[in-house]
Amino acid sequence: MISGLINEIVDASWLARPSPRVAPELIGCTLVRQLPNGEQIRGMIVETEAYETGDPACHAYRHRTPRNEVMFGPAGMSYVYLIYGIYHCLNIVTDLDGVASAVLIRALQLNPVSAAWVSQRQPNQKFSQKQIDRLAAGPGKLCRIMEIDRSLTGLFLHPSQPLWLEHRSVDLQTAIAQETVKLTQTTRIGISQGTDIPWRWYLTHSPAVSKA
DNA sequence: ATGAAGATCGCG
DNA sequence: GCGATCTTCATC
Repeated sequence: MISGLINEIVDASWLARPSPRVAPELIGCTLVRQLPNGEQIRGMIVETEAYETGDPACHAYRHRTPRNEVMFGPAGMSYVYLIYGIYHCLNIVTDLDGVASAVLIRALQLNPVSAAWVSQRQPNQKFSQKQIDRLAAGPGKLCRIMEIDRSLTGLFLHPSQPLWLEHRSVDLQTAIAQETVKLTQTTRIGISQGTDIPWRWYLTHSPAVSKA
């Protein structure tokens, strides 16, 4: 079937579950960024972390604030914040409306066409395959590559928007189900509280993961 | 008002 | 290991 060749769009209802359930299932999905000039940058998600209400590392642990407001809203929205005054980080809001939770997108394996396009933006610079693999290996790096900043927070992830998600290919879904391809589950990184909660997942052996 | 810390990254 | 760089939030 023709339709079988095209990955399905991730919709809000699929994301309306607890973030620790959604986070591992987002591994292998594709994040698509449509730039204002129409250019698309596509990357497969290879690393995620879940954050939830009741979790001391979650931005919404204490109160509802202007920054974390969108995390309390319905699933399927973006939550983008600035960290260390320099980098942006992208989250996907999950769970029911009123429940603060989200999945941090920590690393992408760029699609080859996108990787070529991104590396050609820096003229006079030659990239090894290893460098290409690591172009989006980190939450701050992937936002820089995809030109994601706080102006993109609170938007509904959908192909009519500058950002959306597509499900795993059938082949990858099969490989993960049969454990030909595996996921690693471990503790989250870069935080000082909730360090023992194992809510980080990544594609085992992927060269594009931020930290193996 | 003021200050401390932060879901990072690249350099040495 | 450290610094860059600036927003956010808690406290004064």
